Amino acid sequence: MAGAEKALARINEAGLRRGALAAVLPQGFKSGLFEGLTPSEIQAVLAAARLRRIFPGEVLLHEGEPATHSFLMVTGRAIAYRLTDEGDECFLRWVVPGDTFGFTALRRKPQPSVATVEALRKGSVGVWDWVCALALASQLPKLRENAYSVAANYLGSLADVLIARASQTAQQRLARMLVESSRQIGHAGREGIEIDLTNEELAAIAGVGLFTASRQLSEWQRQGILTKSRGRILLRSPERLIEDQP
Amino acid sequence: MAGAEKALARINEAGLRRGALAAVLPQGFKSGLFEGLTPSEIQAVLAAARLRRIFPGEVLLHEGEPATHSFLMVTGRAIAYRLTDEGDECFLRWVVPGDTFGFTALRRKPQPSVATVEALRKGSVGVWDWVCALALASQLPKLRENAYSVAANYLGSLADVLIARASQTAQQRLARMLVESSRQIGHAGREGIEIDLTNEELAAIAGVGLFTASRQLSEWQRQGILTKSRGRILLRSPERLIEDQP
DNA sequence: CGACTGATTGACTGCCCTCAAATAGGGTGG
DNA sequence: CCACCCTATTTGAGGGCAGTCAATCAGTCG
Repeated sequence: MAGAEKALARINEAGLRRGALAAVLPQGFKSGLFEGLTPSEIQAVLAAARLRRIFPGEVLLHEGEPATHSFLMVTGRAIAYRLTDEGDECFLRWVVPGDTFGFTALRRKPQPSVATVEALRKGSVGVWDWVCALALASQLPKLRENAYSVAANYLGSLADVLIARASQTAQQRLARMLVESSRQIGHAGREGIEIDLTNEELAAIAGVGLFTASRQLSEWQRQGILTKSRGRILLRSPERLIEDQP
Repeated sequence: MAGAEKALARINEAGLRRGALAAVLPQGFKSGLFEGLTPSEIQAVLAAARLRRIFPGEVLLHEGEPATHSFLMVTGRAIAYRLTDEGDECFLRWVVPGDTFGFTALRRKPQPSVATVEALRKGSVGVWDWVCALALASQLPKLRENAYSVAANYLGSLADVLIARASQTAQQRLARMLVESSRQIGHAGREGIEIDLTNEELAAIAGVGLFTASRQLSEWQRQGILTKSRGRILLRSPERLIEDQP
Protein backbone atom coordinates (compact mmCIF):
# COMPACT_ATOMS: atom_id res chain seq x y z
CA MET A 1 0.00 0.00 0.00
CA ALA A 2 3.01 2.25 0.31
CA GLY A 3 3.05 4.75 -2.53
CA ALA A 4 5.45 4.36 -5.40
CA GLU A 5 6.60 7.79 -6.43
CA LYS A 6 7.53 6.66 -9.88
CA ALA A 7 3.93 5.78 -10.47
CA LEU A 8 2.86 9.33 -9.82
CA ALA A 9 5.29 10.57 -12.39
CA ARG A 10 3.78 8.24 -14.88
CA ILE A 11 0.25 9.47 -14.45
CA ASN A 12 0.55 12.19 -17.03
CA GLU A 13 2.08 9.73 -19.37
CA ALA A 14 -0.81 7.35 -18.77
CA GLY A 15 -3.16 7.34 -21.70
CA LEU A 16 -6.56 8.94 -21.34
CA ARG A 17 -8.20 7.58 -24.40
CA ARG A 18 -11.80 8.37 -24.99
CA GLY A 19 -14.35 5.80 -25.98
CA ALA A 20 -11.80 3.02 -25.92
CA LEU A 21 -13.41 1.41 -22.92
CA ALA A 22 -15.78 -0.96 -24.70
CA ALA A 23 -12.89 -2.38 -26.71
CA VAL A 24 -10.82 -3.45 -23.73
CA LEU A 25 -13.54 -5.02 -21.63
CA PRO A 26 -12.71 -8.67 -21.02
CA GLN A 27 -15.50 -10.87 -22.31
CA GLY A 28 -17.86 -11.84 -19.53
CA PHE A 29 -17.20 -8.53 -17.81
CA LYS A 30 -19.95 -7.79 -15.37
CA SER A 31 -20.79 -4.88 -13.14
CA GLY A 32 -23.63 -4.12 -10.79
CA LEU A 33 -23.64 -0.72 -12.42
CA PHE A 34 -25.11 -2.16 -15.62
CA GLU A 35 -27.73 -4.33 -13.95
CA GLY A 36 -30.96 -4.22 -15.91
CA LEU A 37 -29.62 -1.95 -18.66
CA THR A 38 -30.02 -2.89 -22.31
CA PRO A 39 -26.85 -3.61 -24.31
CA SER A 40 -27.27 -0.36 -26.22
CA GLU A 41 -27.68 1.61 -23.04
CA ILE A 42 -24.53 0.00 -21.69
CA GLN A 43 -22.75 0.96 -24.90
CA ALA A 44 -23.85 4.56 -24.44
CA VAL A 45 -22.53 4.64 -20.91
CA LEU A 46 -19.24 3.05 -21.92
CA ALA A 47 -18.80 5.41 -24.84
CA ALA A 48 -18.96 8.38 -22.50
CA ALA A 49 -16.09 7.11 -20.41
CA ARG A 50 -12.41 7.62 -20.72
CA LEU A 51 -10.06 4.73 -20.24
CA ARG A 52 -7.29 5.35 -17.79
CA ARG A 53 -4.38 3.15 -16.91
CA ILE A 54 -3.57 2.76 -13.25
CA PHE A 55 -0.35 1.81 -11.49
CA PRO A 56 0.47 0.42 -8.06
CA GLY A 57 0.60 3.11 -5.43
CA GLU A 58 -1.51 5.52 -7.41
CA VAL A 59 -4.28 7.12 -5.38
CA LEU A 60 -7.46 7.34 -7.45
CA LEU A 61 -9.68 8.90 -4.86
CA HIS A 62 -8.64 10.75 -1.76
CA GLU A 63 -10.59 10.54 1.48
CA GLY A 64 -12.29 13.83 2.29
CA GLU A 65 -11.65 15.45 -1.08
CA PRO A 66 -14.67 16.08 -3.30
CA ALA A 67 -15.21 13.23 -5.72
CA THR A 68 -15.19 14.93 -9.10
CA HIS A 69 -15.03 11.70 -11.04
CA SER A 70 -16.75 8.34 -11.02
CA PHE A 71 -14.81 5.16 -11.66
CA LEU A 72 -15.41 1.67 -12.91
CA MET A 73 -12.65 -0.79 -12.17
CA VAL A 74 -11.92 -2.70 -15.40
CA THR A 75 -8.74 -4.64 -14.71
CA GLY A 76 -6.27 -4.71 -11.86
CA ARG A 77 -6.87 -4.36 -8.18
CA ALA A 78 -7.33 -1.53 -5.74
CA ILE A 79 -8.04 -1.15 -2.08
CA ALA A 80 -10.37 1.20 -0.26
CA TYR A 81 -9.17 2.34 3.12
CA ARG A 82 -9.44 5.13 5.63
CA LEU A 83 -6.75 6.71 7.72
CA THR A 84 -6.87 6.48 11.48
CA ASP A 85 -5.91 9.39 13.70
CA GLU A 86 -2.42 7.90 13.96
CA GLY A 87 -2.14 7.68 10.21
CA ASP A 88 -2.56 3.94 9.89
CA GLU A 89 -4.54 2.59 7.02
CA CYS A 90 -7.75 0.86 7.98
CA PHE A 91 -8.98 -1.59 5.38
CA LEU A 92 -12.52 -1.17 4.15
CA ARG A 93 -12.79 -3.37 1.06
CA TRP A 94 -11.18 -4.66 -2.06
CA VAL A 95 -11.95 -2.93 -5.31
CA VAL A 96 -11.95 -5.51 -8.08
CA PRO A 97 -13.01 -5.52 -11.75
CA GLY A 98 -16.69 -4.59 -12.01
CA ASP A 99 -16.67 -2.52 -8.84
CA THR A 100 -17.51 1.15 -8.97
CA PHE A 101 -16.40 3.97 -6.75
CA GLY A 102 -16.54 7.73 -6.58
CA PHE A 103 -20.24 7.68 -7.32
CA THR A 104 -20.94 10.16 -4.61
CA ALA A 105 -20.20 12.35 -7.59
CA LEU A 106 -23.72 11.56 -8.74
CA ARG A 107 -25.05 14.17 -6.37
CA ARG A 108 -25.85 17.73 -7.30
CA LYS A 109 -22.47 18.90 -6.11
CA PRO A 110 -19.36 16.75 -5.73
CA GLN A 111 -19.24 15.45 -2.18
CA PRO A 112 -16.27 14.49 -0.03
CA SER A 113 -15.16 10.94 -0.63
CA VAL A 114 -15.79 8.48 2.14
CA ALA A 115 -12.55 6.62 1.61
CA THR A 116 -9.22 6.61 -0.16
CA VAL A 117 -8.94 4.26 -3.11
CA GLU A 118 -5.44 3.19 -4.04
CA ALA A 119 -4.35 0.97 -6.91
CA LEU A 120 -2.34 -2.11 -5.93
CA ARG A 121 -1.79 -3.70 -9.32
CA LYS A 122 -1.44 -2.14 -12.70
CA GLY A 123 -4.64 -2.18 -14.69
CA SER A 124 -7.26 0.18 -16.00
CA VAL A 125 -10.38 2.02 -14.94
CA GLY A 126 -13.22 3.71 -16.75
CA VAL A 127 -13.63 7.34 -15.74
CA TRP A 128 -16.56 9.72 -16.03
CA ASP A 129 -16.24 13.29 -14.96
CA TRP A 130 -18.89 14.78 -12.76
CA VAL A 131 -20.89 16.61 -15.42
CA CYS A 132 -20.87 13.61 -17.69
CA ALA A 133 -21.95 11.21 -14.94
CA LEU A 134 -24.79 13.50 -13.91
CA ALA A 135 -26.00 13.76 -17.48
CA LEU A 136 -25.92 10.01 -17.91
CA ALA A 137 -27.79 9.51 -14.67
CA SER A 138 -30.59 11.84 -15.65
CA GLN A 139 -30.94 10.12 -19.02
CA LEU A 140 -30.88 6.67 -17.46
CA PRO A 141 -32.71 6.65 -14.15
CA LYS A 142 -31.74 3.01 -13.78
CA LEU A 143 -28.14 4.06 -13.64
CA ARG A 144 -28.81 6.16 -10.59
CA GLU A 145 -30.77 3.36 -9.05
CA ASN A 146 -27.88 1.00 -9.66
CA ALA A 147 -25.47 3.42 -8.08
CA TYR A 148 -27.82 3.45 -5.13
CA SER A 149 -27.72 -0.34 -5.00
CA VAL A 150 -23.96 -0.32 -5.08
CA ALA A 151 -23.92 2.08 -2.15
CA ALA A 152 -26.30 -0.19 -0.27
CA ASN A 153 -24.00 -3.15 -0.92
CA TYR A 154 -21.07 -1.15 0.37
CA LEU A 155 -23.06 -0.40 3.49
CA GLY A 156 -23.65 -4.09 3.99
CA SER A 157 -20.05 -5.13 3.50
CA LEU A 158 -18.82 -2.32 5.72
CA ALA A 159 -21.15 -3.51 8.43
CA ASP A 160 -19.75 -7.00 7.96
CA VAL A 161 -16.22 -5.77 8.47
CA LEU A 162 -17.35 -3.91 11.56
CA ILE A 163 -18.98 -7.00 13.03
CA ALA A 164 -15.84 -8.97 12.33
CA ARG A 165 -13.68 -6.43 14.13
CA ALA A 166 -16.05 -6.14 17.01
CA SER A 167 -16.87 -9.72 17.78
CA GLN A 168 -14.35 -12.07 16.27
CA THR A 169 -10.94 -13.21 17.39
CA ALA A 170 -7.83 -12.49 15.36
CA GLN A 171 -7.91 -16.08 14.17
CA GLN A 172 -11.49 -15.87 12.97
CA ARG A 173 -10.89 -12.60 11.18
CA LEU A 174 -7.90 -14.06 9.40
CA ALA A 175 -9.92 -17.07 8.31
CA ARG A 176 -12.76 -14.85 7.17
CA MET A 177 -10.56 -12.53 5.18
CA LEU A 178 -8.74 -15.42 3.55
CA VAL A 179 -11.98 -16.90 2.31
CA GLU A 180 -13.34 -13.51 1.33
CA SER A 181 -10.15 -12.61 -0.50
CA SER A 182 -9.99 -15.95 -2.23
CA ARG A 183 -13.35 -15.15 -3.76
CA GLN A 184 -12.46 -11.63 -4.78
CA ILE A 185 -8.83 -11.70 -5.76
CA GLY A 186 -7.99 -15.38 -5.81
CA HIS A 187 -7.52 -17.45 -8.94
CA ALA A 188 -8.06 -21.17 -9.21
CA GLY A 189 -4.94 -23.30 -9.42
CA ARG A 190 -4.35 -27.00 -9.74
CA GLU A 191 -4.20 -27.74 -6.04
CA GLY A 192 -6.43 -25.01 -4.67
CA ILE A 193 -7.07 -21.32 -4.80
CA GLU A 194 -4.07 -19.07 -5.12
CA ILE A 195 -4.15 -15.66 -3.51
CA ASP A 196 -1.31 -13.29 -3.93
CA LEU A 197 -1.04 -11.50 -0.65
CA THR A 198 1.92 -10.87 1.59
CA ASN A 199 1.62 -11.58 5.29
CA GLU A 200 1.70 -7.86 5.83
CA GLU A 201 -1.21 -7.22 3.50
CA LEU A 202 -3.25 -10.01 4.97
CA ALA A 203 -2.57 -8.76 8.48
CA ALA A 204 -3.62 -5.26 7.45
CA ILE A 205 -6.94 -6.27 5.95
CA ALA A 206 -7.78 -8.64 8.78
CA GLY A 207 -6.87 -6.01 11.33
CA VAL A 208 -4.30 -8.19 13.05
CA GLY A 209 -0.67 -7.81 13.98
CA LEU A 210 1.85 -8.95 11.41
CA PHE A 211 3.26 -11.62 13.72
CA THR A 212 -0.12 -12.91 14.70
CA ALA A 213 -0.87 -13.44 11.04
CA SER A 214 2.42 -15.18 10.39
CA ARG A 215 1.95 -17.51 13.35
CA GLN A 216 -1.59 -18.43 12.43
CA LEU A 217 -0.71 -19.10 8.82
CA SER A 218 2.11 -21.38 9.91
CA GLU A 219 -0.33 -23.24 12.12
CA TRP A 220 -2.75 -23.69 9.24
CA GLN A 221 0.06 -24.82 7.03
CA ARG A 222 1.00 -27.48 9.59
CA GLN A 223 -2.62 -28.61 9.47
CA GLY A 224 -2.46 -28.87 5.70
CA ILE A 225 -5.17 -26.30 5.16
CA LEU A 226 -2.91 -24.11 3.06
CA THR A 227 0.58 -23.74 1.69
CA LYS A 228 2.60 -20.58 1.90
CA SER A 229 5.21 -19.16 -0.32
CA ARG A 230 6.62 -15.69 -0.52
CA GLY A 231 3.82 -13.21 -1.23
CA ARG A 232 1.36 -15.94 -2.10
CA ILE A 233 -0.97 -18.29 -0.33
CA LEU A 234 -2.30 -21.52 -1.76
CA LEU A 235 -5.61 -22.23 -0.11
CA ARG A 236 -6.24 -25.96 -0.17
CA SER A 237 -9.40 -26.39 1.86
CA PRO A 238 -11.31 -23.18 2.53
CA GLU A 239 -14.10 -25.18 4.19
CA ARG A 240 -11.89 -26.24 7.05
CA LEU A 241 -11.07 -22.60 7.66
CA ILE A 242 -14.62 -21.54 8.36
CA GLU A 243 -15.78 -24.73 10.01
CA ASP A 244 -12.96 -25.72 12.31
CA GLN A 245 -12.15 -22.47 14.02
CA PRO A 246 -13.99 -21.95 17.31
CA MET B 1 -32.19 -2.77 23.93
CA ALA B 2 -33.78 -5.78 25.53
CA GLY B 3 -37.28 -6.20 24.15
CA ALA B 4 -40.30 -5.34 26.23
CA GLU B 5 -42.98 -7.85 25.42
CA LYS B 6 -45.73 -5.54 26.55
CA ALA B 7 -44.74 -3.17 23.82
CA LEU B 8 -45.29 -5.79 21.17
CA ALA B 9 -48.78 -6.36 22.43
CA ARG B 10 -49.45 -2.69 22.08
CA ILE B 11 -48.44 -2.46 18.45
CA ASN B 12 -51.84 -3.32 17.13
CA GLU B 13 -53.32 -0.82 19.46
CA ALA B 14 -50.91 1.82 18.17
CA GLY B 15 -52.62 4.29 15.90
CA LEU B 16 -51.84 4.28 12.19
CA ARG B 17 -53.35 7.60 11.31
CA ARG B 18 -53.01 8.81 7.78
CA GLY B 19 -51.92 12.31 6.85
CA ALA B 20 -51.57 13.32 10.46
CA LEU B 21 -47.82 13.61 10.16
CA ALA B 22 -47.58 17.27 9.28
CA ALA B 23 -49.65 18.20 12.31
CA VAL B 24 -47.37 16.59 14.85
CA LEU B 25 -44.03 17.77 13.51
CA PRO B 26 -42.29 19.83 16.18
CA GLN B 27 -41.51 23.29 14.88
CA GLY B 28 -38.00 23.54 13.62
CA PHE B 29 -38.14 19.90 12.55
CA LYS B 30 -35.45 19.20 10.01
CA SER B 31 -34.51 16.21 7.95
CA GLY B 32 -31.89 15.56 5.34
CA LEU B 33 -34.68 13.91 3.40
CA PHE B 34 -36.28 17.28 2.68
CA GLU B 35 -33.09 19.10 1.71
CA GLY B 36 -33.74 21.39 -1.23
CA LEU B 37 -37.44 20.59 -1.48
CA THR B 38 -40.02 23.38 -1.60
CA PRO B 39 -42.47 23.64 1.30
CA SER B 40 -45.31 22.43 -0.89
CA GLU B 41 -43.27 19.45 -2.04
CA ILE B 42 -42.52 18.62 1.57
CA GLN B 43 -46.21 18.85 2.34
CA ALA B 44 -46.97 16.41 -0.44
CA VAL B 45 -44.44 13.94 0.89
CA LEU B 46 -45.73 14.29 4.43
CA ALA B 47 -49.32 13.89 3.36
CA ALA B 48 -48.55 10.52 1.82
CA ALA B 49 -47.18 9.17 5.08
CA ARG B 50 -48.90 7.40 7.92
CA LEU B 51 -48.07 8.35 11.46
CA ARG B 52 -47.17 5.44 13.67
CA ARG B 53 -46.47 5.41 17.36
CA ILE B 54 -43.47 3.46 18.51
CA PHE B 55 -42.67 1.91 21.87
CA PRO B 56 -39.46 0.78 23.55
CA GLY B 57 -38.40 -2.67 22.45
CA GLU B 58 -40.38 -2.52 19.25
CA VAL B 59 -38.40 -3.63 16.21
CA LEU B 60 -39.19 -1.39 13.26
CA LEU B 61 -36.91 -3.01 10.74
CA HIS B 62 -35.39 -6.42 10.88
CA GLU B 63 -31.91 -7.18 9.58
CA GLY B 64 -32.03 -9.34 6.48
CA GLU B 65 -35.74 -9.03 5.92
CA PRO B 66 -36.87 -7.07 2.86
CA ALA B 67 -37.56 -3.45 3.73
CA THR B 68 -41.14 -2.96 2.59
CA HIS B 69 -41.50 0.41 4.27
CA SER B 70 -39.52 3.59 4.58
CA PHE B 71 -39.40 5.49 7.85
CA LEU B 72 -38.81 9.00 9.08
CA MET B 73 -38.08 9.29 12.78
CA VAL B 74 -40.25 12.09 14.15
CA THR B 75 -39.95 11.87 17.91
CA GLY B 76 -38.31 9.39 20.25
CA ARG B 77 -35.14 7.42 19.84
CA ALA B 78 -34.11 4.23 18.15
CA ILE B 79 -30.94 2.33 17.63
CA ALA B 80 -29.59 0.60 14.57
CA TYR B 81 -27.60 -2.53 15.23
CA ARG B 82 -26.54 -5.81 13.73
CA LEU B 83 -26.32 -9.18 15.35
CA THR B 84 -23.00 -10.96 15.65
CA ASP B 85 -22.65 -14.69 15.13
CA GLU B 86 -22.96 -15.15 18.88
CA GLY B 87 -26.15 -13.12 18.93
CA ASP B 88 -24.72 -10.00 20.52
CA GLU B 89 -25.95 -6.67 19.32
CA CYS B 90 -23.35 -4.58 17.58
CA PHE B 91 -24.12 -0.87 17.63
CA LEU B 92 -24.15 0.92 14.31
CA ARG B 93 -25.77 4.30 15.00
CA TRP B 94 -28.43 6.23 16.82
CA VAL B 95 -31.63 6.99 15.00
CA VAL B 96 -32.90 10.36 16.13
CA PRO B 97 -35.66 12.74 14.96
CA GLY B 98 -35.04 13.71 11.35
CA ASP B 99 -33.21 10.48 10.52
CA THR B 100 -34.56 8.18 7.87
CA PHE B 101 -34.21 4.44 7.50
CA GLY B 102 -35.58 1.64 5.41
CA PHE B 103 -34.96 3.58 2.24
CA THR B 104 -33.44 0.59 0.56
CA ALA B 105 -37.14 0.26 -0.19
CA LEU B 106 -36.58 2.91 -2.86
CA ARG B 107 -35.23 0.28 -5.16
CA ARG B 108 -37.25 -1.55 -7.75
CA LYS B 109 -37.80 -4.45 -5.44
CA PRO B 110 -37.66 -4.33 -1.65
CA GLN B 111 -34.15 -5.29 -0.59
CA PRO B 112 -32.91 -6.94 2.60
CA SER B 113 -32.32 -4.44 5.37
CA VAL B 114 -28.76 -3.84 6.34
CA ALA B 115 -29.53 -3.50 10.02
CA THR B 116 -32.13 -3.96 12.69
CA VAL B 117 -33.75 -0.78 13.95
CA GLU B 118 -35.26 -0.94 17.39
CA ALA B 119 -37.11 1.77 19.27
CA LEU B 120 -35.67 2.70 22.66
CA ARG B 121 -38.07 5.45 23.71
CA LYS B 122 -41.69 5.93 22.92
CA GLY B 123 -42.29 8.34 20.10
CA SER B 124 -43.50 8.36 16.53
CA VAL B 125 -42.35 7.72 13.02
CA GLY B 126 -43.64 8.59 9.58
CA VAL B 127 -44.15 5.52 7.40
CA TRP B 128 -44.38 5.13 3.64
CA ASP B 129 -45.07 1.79 2.13
CA TRP B 130 -42.93 0.61 -0.73
CA VAL B 131 -45.29 1.48 -3.60
CA CYS B 132 -45.96 4.88 -2.18
CA ALA B 133 -42.29 5.68 -1.62
CA LEU B 134 -41.42 4.62 -5.15
CA ALA B 135 -44.17 6.79 -6.59
CA LEU B 136 -42.99 9.79 -4.59
CA ALA B 137 -39.42 9.22 -5.65
CA SER B 138 -40.27 9.16 -9.32
CA GLN B 139 -42.31 12.35 -8.97
CA LEU B 140 -39.58 14.07 -7.01
CA PRO B 141 -36.15 13.11 -8.26
CA LYS B 142 -34.65 15.20 -5.53
CA LEU B 143 -36.17 12.86 -3.00
CA ARG B 144 -34.23 9.97 -4.44
CA GLU B 145 -31.11 12.03 -4.53
CA ASN B 146 -31.62 12.93 -0.89
CA ALA B 147 -32.09 9.31 0.03
CA TYR B 148 -28.81 8.70 -1.76
CA SER B 149 -27.17 11.42 0.31
CA VAL B 150 -28.50 9.88 3.47
CA ALA B 151 -27.03 6.54 2.49
CA ALA B 152 -23.70 8.21 1.80
CA ASN B 153 -23.80 9.81 5.24
CA TYR B 154 -24.51 6.44 6.79
CA LEU B 155 -21.51 5.05 4.96
CA GLY B 156 -19.38 7.79 6.43
CA SER B 157 -20.56 7.33 9.97
CA LEU B 158 -20.24 3.56 9.71
CA ALA B 159 -16.68 3.99 8.58
CA ASP B 160 -16.12 6.26 11.57
CA VAL B 161 -17.37 3.60 13.95
CA LEU B 162 -15.13 1.07 12.26
CA ILE B 163 -12.07 3.27 12.61
CA ALA B 164 -12.90 3.80 16.25
CA ARG B 165 -13.14 0.08 16.89
CA ALA B 166 -10.02 -0.67 14.96
CA SER B 167 -7.62 1.94 16.22
CA GLN B 168 -8.79 3.44 19.48
CA THR B 169 -8.53 2.27 23.04
CA ALA B 170 -11.59 1.50 25.12
CA GLN B 171 -11.09 4.81 26.88
CA GLN B 172 -10.98 6.79 23.65
CA ARG B 173 -14.05 5.04 22.28
CA LEU B 174 -15.96 5.82 25.44
CA ALA B 175 -14.96 9.46 25.24
CA ARG B 176 -15.88 9.62 21.59
CA MET B 177 -19.27 8.01 22.07
CA LEU B 178 -20.06 10.26 25.00
CA VAL B 179 -19.41 13.35 22.95
CA GLU B 180 -21.18 11.92 19.93
CA SER B 181 -24.18 10.87 22.00
CA SER B 182 -24.32 14.21 23.76
CA ARG B 183 -24.83 15.84 20.39
CA GLN B 184 -27.43 13.38 19.21
CA ILE B 185 -29.46 12.41 22.23
CA GLY B 186 -28.27 14.83 24.90
CA HIS B 187 -30.22 17.81 26.14
CA ALA B 188 -28.73 20.95 27.61
CA GLY B 189 -29.08 21.33 31.35
CA ARG B 190 -28.03 24.02 33.81
CA GLU B 191 -24.63 22.56 34.58
CA GLY B 192 -23.87 20.75 31.35
CA ILE B 193 -25.28 18.34 28.86
CA GLU B 194 -27.48 15.59 30.21
CA ILE B 195 -27.50 12.24 28.47
CA ASP B 196 -29.77 9.50 29.59
CA LEU B 197 -27.83 6.34 29.14
CA THR B 198 -27.19 3.46 31.47
CA ASN B 199 -23.67 2.17 31.86
CA GLU B 200 -24.75 -0.91 30.01
CA GLU B 201 -26.03 1.06 27.02
CA LEU B 202 -22.93 3.20 26.89
CA ALA B 203 -20.72 0.15 27.08
CA ALA B 204 -22.66 -1.46 24.26
CA ILE B 205 -22.41 1.46 21.86
CA ALA B 206 -18.76 2.09 22.63
CA GLY B 207 -18.00 -1.59 22.20
CA VAL B 208 -16.50 -1.94 25.66
CA GLY B 209 -17.07 -4.23 28.58
CA LEU B 210 -19.62 -3.09 31.13
CA PHE B 211 -17.05 -2.93 33.91
CA THR B 212 -14.56 -1.08 31.82
CA ALA B 213 -17.19 1.57 31.17
CA SER B 214 -18.10 1.81 34.83
CA ARG B 215 -14.48 2.20 35.89
CA GLN B 216 -13.70 4.83 33.29
CA LEU B 217 -16.78 6.86 34.11
CA SER B 218 -15.86 6.79 37.78
CA GLU B 219 -12.41 8.04 36.89
CA TRP B 220 -13.85 10.91 34.86
CA GLN B 221 -16.19 11.74 37.67
CA ARG B 222 -13.23 11.99 40.07
CA GLN B 223 -11.65 14.40 37.58
CA GLY B 224 -14.79 16.51 37.57
CA ILE B 225 -15.40 16.01 33.87
CA LEU B 226 -18.85 14.54 34.46
CA THR B 227 -21.33 13.53 37.11
CA LYS B 228 -23.13 10.23 37.17
CA SER B 229 -26.48 9.26 38.46
CA ARG B 230 -28.57 6.19 37.82
CA GLY B 231 -29.25 5.89 34.12
CA ARG B 232 -28.02 9.39 33.39
CA ILE B 233 -24.78 11.18 32.78
CA LEU B 234 -24.21 14.89 33.25
CA LEU B 235 -21.41 15.93 30.94
CA ARG B 236 -19.70 19.00 32.37
CA SER B 237 -16.74 19.54 30.09
CA PRO B 238 -16.85 17.61 26.84
CA GLU B 239 -13.70 19.39 25.67
CA ARG B 240 -11.57 17.74 28.31
CA LEU B 241 -12.84 14.37 27.12
CA ILE B 242 -11.47 14.70 23.64
CA GLU B 243 -8.36 16.69 24.48
CA ASP B 244 -6.99 15.01 27.57
CA GLN B 245 -7.15 11.36 26.66
CA PRO B 246 -3.96 9.97 25.14
C1' DC C 1 -39.73 -2.15 54.10
C1' DG C 2 -38.41 -5.80 50.64
C1' DA C 3 -37.37 -6.73 45.69
C1' DC C 4 -35.19 -5.61 41.67
C1' DT C 5 -32.25 -3.43 38.65
C1' DG C 6 -28.12 -0.68 38.04
C1' DA C 7 -23.48 0.35 39.61
C1' DT C 8 -18.94 -0.55 41.96
C1' DT C 9 -14.60 -2.51 43.09
C1' DG C 10 -10.98 -5.93 43.27
C1' DA C 11 -8.62 -9.81 41.52
C1' DC C 12 -7.57 -12.65 37.83
C1' DT C 13 -6.89 -14.16 33.15
C1' DG C 14 -5.91 -14.28 28.39
C1' DC C 15 -5.57 -12.64 23.85
C1' DC C 16 -2.81 -10.38 21.03
C1' DC C 17 0.45 -6.63 20.23
C1' DT C 18 5.41 -5.36 20.56
C1' DC C 19 10.22 -5.98 20.28
C1' DA C 20 14.44 -8.49 19.13
C1' DA C 21 17.04 -11.37 16.42
C1' DA C 22 17.63 -14.75 13.16
C1' DT C 23 16.36 -17.15 8.61
C1' DA C 24 15.07 -17.74 3.90
C1' DG C 25 13.52 -16.37 -0.97
C1' DG C 26 14.30 -14.20 -5.13
C1' DG C 27 16.22 -11.13 -8.04
C1' DT C 28 20.41 -8.57 -9.68
C1' DG C 29 24.90 -7.60 -11.27
C1' DG C 30 29.33 -9.06 -11.90
C1' DC D 1 26.99 -19.34 -11.96
C1' DC D 2 27.75 -17.19 -7.68
C1' DA D 3 27.89 -13.54 -4.25
C1' DC D 4 25.14 -10.15 -2.48
C1' DC D 5 21.26 -7.42 -0.95
C1' DC D 6 16.76 -6.36 0.10
C1' DT D 7 12.58 -7.81 1.63
C1' DA D 8 9.45 -11.19 3.46
C1' DT D 9 9.01 -14.27 7.09
C1' DT D 10 9.76 -16.93 11.40
C1' DT D 11 10.02 -17.85 16.29
C1' DG D 12 10.50 -16.76 21.12
C1' DA D 13 9.83 -13.97 25.13
C1' DG D 14 7.47 -10.39 27.50
C1' DG D 15 3.94 -7.26 28.73
C1' DG D 16 -0.34 -4.58 28.75
C1' DC D 17 -5.09 -3.61 27.82
C1' DA D 18 -9.28 -4.88 28.72
C1' DG D 19 -12.69 -8.60 29.29
C1' DT D 20 -14.60 -11.86 32.88
C1' DC D 21 -16.10 -13.39 37.38
C1' DA D 22 -17.69 -12.70 42.07
C1' DA D 23 -19.46 -10.24 45.62
C1' DT D 24 -21.16 -6.03 47.50
C1' DC D 25 -23.45 -1.66 47.45
C1' DA D 26 -26.96 1.84 46.13
C1' DG D 27 -31.14 3.82 44.12
C1' DT D 28 -36.07 3.32 42.89
C1' DC D 29 -40.47 1.59 42.92
C1' DG D 30 -44.23 -0.78 44.72
